[in-house]
Amino acid sequence: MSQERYCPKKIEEKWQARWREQNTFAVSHNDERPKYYVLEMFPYPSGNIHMGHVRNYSIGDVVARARRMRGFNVLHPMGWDAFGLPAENAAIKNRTHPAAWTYANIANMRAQLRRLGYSYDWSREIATCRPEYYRFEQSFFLRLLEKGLVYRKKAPQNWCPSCNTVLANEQVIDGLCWRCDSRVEQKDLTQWFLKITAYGDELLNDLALLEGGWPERVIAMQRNWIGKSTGASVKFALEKPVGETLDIEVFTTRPDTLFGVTFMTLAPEHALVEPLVKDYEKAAEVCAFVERIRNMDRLDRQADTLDKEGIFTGAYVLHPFTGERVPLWLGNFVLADYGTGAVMGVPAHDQRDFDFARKYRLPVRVVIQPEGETLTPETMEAAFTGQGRMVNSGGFDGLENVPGKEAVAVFLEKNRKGKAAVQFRLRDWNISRQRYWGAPIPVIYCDTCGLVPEKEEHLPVILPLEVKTRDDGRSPLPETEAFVNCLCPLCGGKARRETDTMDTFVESSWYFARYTAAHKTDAPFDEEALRYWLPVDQYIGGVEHAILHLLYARFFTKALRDLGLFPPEFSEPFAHLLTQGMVLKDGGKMSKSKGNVVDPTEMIDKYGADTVRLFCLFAAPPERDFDWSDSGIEGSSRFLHRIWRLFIEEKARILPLTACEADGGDAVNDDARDLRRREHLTVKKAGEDMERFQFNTAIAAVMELVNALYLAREKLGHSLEERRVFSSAAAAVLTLLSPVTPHICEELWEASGHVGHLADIPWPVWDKMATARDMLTVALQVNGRLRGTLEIDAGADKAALEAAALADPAVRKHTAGLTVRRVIVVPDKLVNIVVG
RNA sequence: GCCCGGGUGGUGGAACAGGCAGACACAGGAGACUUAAAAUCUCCCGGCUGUAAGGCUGUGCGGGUUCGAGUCCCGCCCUGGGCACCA
Repeated sequence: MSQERYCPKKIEEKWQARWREQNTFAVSHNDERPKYYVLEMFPYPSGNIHMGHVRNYSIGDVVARARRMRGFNVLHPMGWDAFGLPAENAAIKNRTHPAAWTYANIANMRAQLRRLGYSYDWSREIATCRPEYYRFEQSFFLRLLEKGLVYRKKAPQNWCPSCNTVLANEQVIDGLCWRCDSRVEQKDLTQWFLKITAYGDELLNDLALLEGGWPERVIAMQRNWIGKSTGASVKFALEKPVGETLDIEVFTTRPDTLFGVTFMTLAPEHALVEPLVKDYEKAAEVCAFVERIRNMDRLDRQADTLDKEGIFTGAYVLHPFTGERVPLWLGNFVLADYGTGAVMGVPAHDQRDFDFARKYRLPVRVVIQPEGETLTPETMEAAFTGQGRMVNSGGFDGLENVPGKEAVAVFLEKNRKGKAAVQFRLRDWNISRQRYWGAPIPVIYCDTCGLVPEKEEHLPVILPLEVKTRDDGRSPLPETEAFVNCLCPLCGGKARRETDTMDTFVESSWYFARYTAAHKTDAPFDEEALRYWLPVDQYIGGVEHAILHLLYARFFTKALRDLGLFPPEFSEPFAHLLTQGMVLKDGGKMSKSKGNVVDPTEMIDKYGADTVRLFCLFAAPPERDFDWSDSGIEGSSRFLHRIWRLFIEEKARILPLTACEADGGDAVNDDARDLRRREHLTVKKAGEDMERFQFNTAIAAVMELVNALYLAREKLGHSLEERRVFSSAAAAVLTLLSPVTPHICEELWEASGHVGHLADIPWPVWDKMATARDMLTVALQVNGRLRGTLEIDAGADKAALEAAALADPAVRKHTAGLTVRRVIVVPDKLVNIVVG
């Protein structure tokens, strides 16, 4: 023993140095052992590790280390999501360069992670801001462009005025920027899009593959976000065609109510509005309405308190089946960017249409009648949206409305008035960012040839580091002549480069695959390595990425597969997902402004990394939020000191045994047998709990074993047999706890006389025989109420249990004078006597 | 409105397949050791009642199923999250 007092700093430095020198956690392809890929979401190098990181990475490390001990070939890499806006903002503030700031932060945070003793294979470290990384991303972009999965389009976009850039739909949370909480505006811009909608169906259907592996709520959130609706598209002919346009198409989920249409509503932004009302005598009024709605704040307009408002356009469309004239209205509730921006109005069977019809005195026509009731338009107080039979619906009368949906869709198609259709809420992913610190989009604009993709062999298009950073946050790229001016790859003439960069979520959409061949230079991946390592077996990160990153990475996996870059059978990147909860302080999120930040490095200085890791895992189950407690971490520290003292004080007794090594020979007395039984039960419980990610109860089980060891050292003698039992149980404590608190466990392992790393010891195997008891405590109930307990031989048969229970004095007190009606015996558990 | 969670002591949380509710900790209380403090050790710790043994009660609320319910079923309440005038 090198020291008598537990001094975390010293031993943590020692073991971190050893793991590093001996490359303990470096991993390579090995067909002799099953592979296991455990990955935590990589951090943005913001400057310092926070407690959320510690929790996330400590969970991952326990999984990685425990799996490694169980014989898996474990890939556990770490890297940096290094592009992004904070670097630019910090650079402006601190008069430095985003690259300098980022690399300095990476160095600092890497050192902080090393101090926590995580079992990363650091040789695979990546940083997404390096050209060696993003060059492949540019290559993907070109290949997706070629495949038509990237396109450029001018459309109203989410613009964050504070970040000076556009945002994808997924990055707008409640109308606010996901990063800075500024109110997002709409701005017409020409942007690059990834066609994630082409994978809408697959992204939705493949969620089924993730069931059991992903938390249900994450699956539900993705399903909601994709938002698939099934129904039909229907064409309503314009009474007076507008130029080439002969009809207006609508999407409906209720084709069975088609005969109940009494009006149609267009979004005020609909392209046909202007030409439609041109000759209408009240055109000015309509235009004023459109103008008013257009100028409304998008958030206000989407609020559910908004009054439904509309105005008649003077125009009519014709019902596809009846030919009836249907008045064409504008409505403030119709969204221009969902469906076709036009909705058929069925007031009898849609609440919103009902309210609208009542307000503007439009007719209500019932076309679905519920069983045992007759709806009349005059007396209805709300729309009827339930099931029933179709009426007033021509040839469909009498049909149940549910099969009616399909019947109408078929009929529509036959008559070329529409067809069965689906609609998604999911929008294509806008990846253009008007910022500097990102991967350049590799396209060129030539005056002669137009838009020209950069040539693959010219990649990477390097983000120039020599730029004049601007104080207003705007990208300096458009003014960086050396970057912008280039030659057209087609004609060789003068041309300009695209100056937008890619959304940083593009980098994080494929990094997990890059780790499998992190240093390959001629290709992004190595096929053999991909096939060996992917998918990620266990992914761990915050639930805030339930939609954002996790949806993009799923999409990217499918897209890369279709580009032939991933094997064809790959469709999902993360087989199992654990979403860990937040670390709170005083019930709220830690933040500088609130002054409630708990700094991990301070905690490591004070208690040591093992204590910090232990507390993060012990405080709560991983998926739940937990409130940081200053006295709680004291308790974790106390526990480690207690283990340390046990090994110091019992040094003379402890032999270099491994867990579960002592046998239960005849020489062993009852106390020793009892300790051995507890040891095996703890190995069982802690092992099972860790596999289920119930680290808190696994640790609690080890705590119980430590308590048992403290008691046992009083009771047990110093015979070789007793020393062996004691040593085996002590070894179990170190082995079971080593994934959680590796440094102290390694140190005490070594101090116990072992040679080699505890990390290389196989996970112990418990023996069922060792857990058996001679005597059991059985609960005694009378009418389901606990009245006593009974010590009885294990394996006593039902009759013996019943007899013993009936004879028990505590039981007799409650059965006296009553008739025993029934006796329920659960062997080894309880006896319940039913009296009455 | 639709879809997911959650509700257990003073606190964090246990109870894995319906079988002794509150493991393991934190906080608190009492004691031991100590000149003293820290550290450590021992004991107590849901509520009501009782000198005690014990009794009654208790897992958001109300019902139900069962010999037996924190756990299963029905109906509510509260709460966190996602989606939402989505046609």
